[in-house]
Parts: sequence; C-alpha cells; structure tokens
Amino acid sequence: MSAPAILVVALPTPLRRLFDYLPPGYQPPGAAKDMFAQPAAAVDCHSLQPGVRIKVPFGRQELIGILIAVKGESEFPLEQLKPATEILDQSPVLTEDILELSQWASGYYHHPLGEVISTTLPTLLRQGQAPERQREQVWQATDKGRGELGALLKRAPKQQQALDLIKHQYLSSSQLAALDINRPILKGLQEKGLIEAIDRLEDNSQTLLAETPLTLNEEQQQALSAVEFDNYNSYLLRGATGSGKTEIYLQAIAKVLEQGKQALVLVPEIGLTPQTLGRFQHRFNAPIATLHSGLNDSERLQAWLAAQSGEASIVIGTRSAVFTPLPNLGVIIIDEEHDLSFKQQDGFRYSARDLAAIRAQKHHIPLLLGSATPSLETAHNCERQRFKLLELTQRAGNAKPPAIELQDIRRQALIEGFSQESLEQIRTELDAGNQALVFINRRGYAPTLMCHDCGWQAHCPNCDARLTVHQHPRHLHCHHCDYQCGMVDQCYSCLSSDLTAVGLGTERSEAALQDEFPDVPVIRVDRDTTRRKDAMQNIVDEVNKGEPCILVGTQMLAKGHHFPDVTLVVVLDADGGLFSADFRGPERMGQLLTQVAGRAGRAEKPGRVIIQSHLCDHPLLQTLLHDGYPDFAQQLMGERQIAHLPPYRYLALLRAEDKNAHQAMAFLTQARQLAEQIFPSSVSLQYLGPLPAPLEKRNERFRYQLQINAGQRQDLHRLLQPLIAQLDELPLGRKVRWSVDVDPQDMA
DNA sequence: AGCACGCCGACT
DNA sequence: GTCGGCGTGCTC
Repeated sequence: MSAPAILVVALPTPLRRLFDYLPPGYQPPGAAKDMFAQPAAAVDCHSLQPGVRIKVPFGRQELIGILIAVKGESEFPLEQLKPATEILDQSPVLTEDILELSQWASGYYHHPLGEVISTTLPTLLRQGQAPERQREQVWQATDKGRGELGALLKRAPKQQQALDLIKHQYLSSSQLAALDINRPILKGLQEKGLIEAIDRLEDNSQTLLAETPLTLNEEQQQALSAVEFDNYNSYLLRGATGSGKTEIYLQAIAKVLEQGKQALVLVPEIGLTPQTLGRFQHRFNAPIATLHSGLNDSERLQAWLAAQSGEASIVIGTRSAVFTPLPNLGVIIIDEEHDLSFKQQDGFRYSARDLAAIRAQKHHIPLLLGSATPSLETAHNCERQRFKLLELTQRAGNAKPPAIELQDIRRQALIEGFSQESLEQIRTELDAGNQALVFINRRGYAPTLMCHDCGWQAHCPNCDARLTVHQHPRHLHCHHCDYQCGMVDQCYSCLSSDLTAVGLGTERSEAALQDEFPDVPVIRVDRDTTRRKDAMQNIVDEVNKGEPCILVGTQMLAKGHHFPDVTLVVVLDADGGLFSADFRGPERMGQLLTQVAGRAGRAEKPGRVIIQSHLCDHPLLQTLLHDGYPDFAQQLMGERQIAHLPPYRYLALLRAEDKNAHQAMAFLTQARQLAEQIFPSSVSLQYLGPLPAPLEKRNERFRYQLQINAGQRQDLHRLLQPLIAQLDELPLGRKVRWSVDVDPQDMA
C-alpha cells in the first residue's frame, strides 16, 4: 500500500503554523479494524491543487481551510493525523497568484497565513458556500419594444422613460427601482409586449455606452506615454485637484482593455462615490465590478466571481480589493495613494498600496499611484528612482489654485472660534451669492465638559479621555470606546451646577454660524449627519444646486467631493497637527489643508482659503503656504532624516494591551529582553520602549508599545521572525493581547 | 481564537 | 447539593 498523501492546510486560527491531514476516508493504519464497516475509499489526493478548500476536524470543531501543499510524509507520526472531512472544490478558489501574494504578506507582516487567507476570501466562500454565479431576472426590450412605437406610449411618459433605459442595457427590477421605476410600470410595458424578463448572471457590474475620451493636454499626454504597459514600474501621478489624473487613469485603462486585459482600481474608503463610478461607467463599454463596504455577503461574492472569471473588465474597490483574483490583470491604479484607509489598522495590518506594488511586480504590469499630496514614503521612492514621477501642473480650464492666507488670531477676540475677520469674509461671499465652507476636524459640540467652580472635567469611565459634549441629541459621548450617557448637570466633585462646554466641535460651529447668519442654510457634514446611507449624496446634490449656504464639517469635507460654488474656505483649528503625538501629524495636516483648499472654486470663480492660526510664523506652515506641498514635504523629509524616522528608517511596533496594566507592560519588557538577545541594540537596530500608547487606557484596556527602528528592512525581519516565535511560547503571550505592526501608519 | 476541562463561591 | 465564574491547555 502506497503512503498516503499528506495535506498541508492553512486554517483560520491565530496559530502561526500549518496543519497536516490525511486524505478524506483514509483509515489510519493503527486504527481498530471494524470488519463489518464498508471501508470508505480514500480519496486520491496526490494531484490536488493548492488553493482548494478543505473541511477538516480541528480539536472539537470543524473548520474550512485552504490546501497549501501536498507532500509525501509528515513530521508528525501518522497515527496522530486525522483524515480531512471533505474536499470542497474541484479547482482552487484561491488562485496561484493570490496564494503567493498571501504567503508574501504573511511573511512580511508576520501574520498567520490562515488569517491572511481569510481576509482575501469573500465571507460566503470562507463559510463553505459553492463559488457559483447566481442568476437573476433582468428586463430586456423585445423586438416590438425596439421598433417604431408611434404614439403608443405618448400618454405613459414613465413607461417611455423605462423603455429607453431598458433598450440600452439589461436591468433588474431592483436596479430599476433604484431609478424610481416601480413594478406597475414594468408590468405595463410587459403587457404591451415591449419588454420581457430573461435570466442572466447576477451582477453588480454595469455596462453603459462608451463616450469618447477627452483630449489630453501635452502634459497629460507625456505622462500617459511614459507608462510602459508590458513590464513592472510604479508611477506617481502628482497633480492637484482638477489637474486631470482621472482622465489618465481612464486612458490607461482603455489601453489595457484593448489588449483584452483587466484593470484593478483602488480608492479610499469614502472615495467610491456615485460620481466616480459614473465616470468609469460612462467611459467604458465594459462590465465594471465594485467591491466596497456597502455590499452584503452575497453581492460581494458575485462581484468577486465576476472578477475571477474574467467577466468583469474593471474592478473598483477599497483596500481589501487588492486581493481580488483577476486572471488577466493589466494595470493597478491607486487613487489618493496617501490615504490612510489603504492601511488596515487592526488584525492583519497590511498596506494595500504596498501589496499592490508587490502584485504589479509579480505580474510585470504597471502600478499607477495618484495624489496631490503624496505620502513621504512614495515621494521618497520617487527620489530614489524606484518610482517614476509624472507631474501634472496645469489645471483644467486654466483654473487658478486657490489663494491661501494665514490669519493670525493671537490676541484676537473670537466668537465661538471665529475671528471677526473670518465672519466678515463669509458674509461677503454669501452676499455675493456664493457658498462658504468651514473646516473643523472635531465632531460633537465641544470636546470637554468642565466645572467652572472647581475645574472638574467629565471623563470616560473606560478610557483615558474626556467625554465629548453633543447637543443633537443632548448627551456625553466617548469617541474612543462609544460610551454614552445623559448630560451631566452637576459637578461630580463639588456639586456646582455651573458646568461649561469648553472647546470647539462641528455642532458648536454650526450653531454659531446659524446664529450669525440666520437667513442662510448651515449644513453640517460629519459622521453624525452622514450616518444614513444616502445622506452624503443628498447633501452634495443639495449644495451643488448652487444656492448660498455654509458647509461646516470635518475631514469628510476634504475628501472626494468637490463643491464648485464654494469660494471661501475657513479652517478653524489647523494648529493641532503641528504638535501631535504622532510624528506623522504635520504630514497629515499638510495633506488635509491642501485637500480642503482644493475643494474651493473653479475656473470662472476662483476660491480663497483662510487658515486661522496661533502659529503663523511656524516654518512648516510658511513653507506649505508659500512654496506648496512638494516643498513642504521636502522640509518634513529633512526632519525625518535627522530624527531617524521613516521613510529613512523602517519601523515595526509591538503592541500589547490588557485590563491589567502591569501584565501588558511586563510582556513587552520580556519582549525587549528577548529581542536584545536576538539582535542587540545598535545603530542599525534600535529599540524604544516599552512606552504607553498615546491613549494609554482605552475601552478598559491598558495599552503599551515597543518600537523597533531599523536602517534595513531585512534586519527588521531577521529580528521579528525568531522574536515572534519566542513570544508565542511565552506564558504571558497567551494572557496578554498583543500584535505586530510592520510599517505602522498610526502610532495610536 | 474557540472550546473543553476543572476547581472553588452563592443560589434554588 | 447544583450553576457558573474564569484559569489553563490544546488544536495536525
């Protein structure tokens, strides 16, 4: 009897190892023979392909894992191996390239392969569902419906409208319902024999008529022709809002589609707006699949399958879409590459931008990164000639960049945070029929509730943080753990009832502005007002009607949406970023200010930006305003080099948290000792900590971190690999919640 | 992470 | 006398 195939399986557990199994139905030789039992035929597994799903017994549970390899023998004694329960797939759901990418990511981010794989697969596949496309009923115009109808629909405009849509493309009833066309209208058309229902693959992709590409200006033309499509290169398209990055994406995609290949487009979490999608849909006569957080499990699976089968030519998605299987991938595009949402901030802490570069490299295809405010990492890669810089300096229609001025508010009387000057400027714009935008990066009414008599402040019981005062509805709220309670009317310490809201938030600015400008709508935009599904879109539509109004909100206003009728932007609290705990604070601030400035104005109506500041002389602010973002980034780069920080050095963070502060700290202290044994501290590898995290106590857990700073990537990994193996063995390692973050973006 | 086993406190 | 608290150990 030949030796059984040994199945090496990755399982969704945090254990950093793979598990060996026997083929399904295989009788372990040592097992007691039951001579009456029908010997189940052992499945021959020697030719199974890696990437298929396998159901296996695991402890007392049953899990679905992914076959990684088939081997001839196991390090484990055969009698300790269990037979797998079932092979779930004929062909791999995890294609070779995605499996390879997962393995690379597992090594680079030091995260268990089984969990990495879990994040790459749609939930329903993880749960064992078959990877099958579903069919749905769609409406199609009949020959009669396509013919000359005369006056048949003259008195049924709604039916006429529906028929026009259906003539252009197949649409399901639910898609039509979204366009405000309901069942009775469709029934009417069906009874007249103009449309019929047919079965078609379920699809969240859509095909519309293609439009002709715009003519590129010389600069755009140069940028596009610099892109080589038959081998790997990363390109940075650096250009302000309105400089035409999207048009280059579209034409690059067109070239790829001409070759019969697919394009993958990654956008920030809030970047997949109907406008963005609409622009792609109108340009290409090709199916587009979207993958974003708004999809349910089944929609997500269908989009994934459309991509994997090659049906979808273009996939647009957020971070996790970097793992979408695409059999003919021809280009990867990342819009707003500096955006934080490309880095996952918990669990498997990967950077979709960096993984996209790896993926492009393995496929020998170009990676296009676009941003007006590139991350220092990307800018540094351009300097070192690893990425090619393609600059777009012209603005469409000769629009001028907004004029930015710093307004010194030292010693100025402020009305709820606004200087007299700012209010006057807002009034001037409103009187001229224009719109104004007020940016304040803090939601709620005020960040603190304080006792005027004794100085007591309302604190979160679970976190090391003050509670934020909210007025709509009236309550106190912790933005770190979501603790909420009713408004406090009396000081806990001295029982005084003289409590004051201290500091500024969006709600307060909204109230102040409404008070000051009672005749003009004040529209607040923050997480609280845009929670509902279409809320943001409704606001954008309303504002873009062009009536005078004031927008007030958080960074949601700075990203994605453009408001052409806004001619004045007022930034209330720019100073915060200059002395934040995170060394990336100033970089973020510069990006945010540049982005928010980009919201204002258009060709025929130039915008202005006022930045209220107590630190007008700050050299970084001065550089940003007078010389622009690239010089600002250059200046930051110099500081990073001196401070031995990225992008000149490589960081990893070992985080630990526990309800018991001492335990979390003790774990990291042990970790540092072990680390020093593996790789003694030197210039090439330095340790910092363990130190308390910026918010030491969060959600009843105390958090600490050990920073590892290396001159060479390789050294970082040479340390981390054995270190993590030892930490897994540590008794404290099983009690304390700990994680590794390679290339951390947020130090919190 | 799950999940079970196991050994001590307050309830019907 | 049992229910249930979470400490500890294991998963091919």
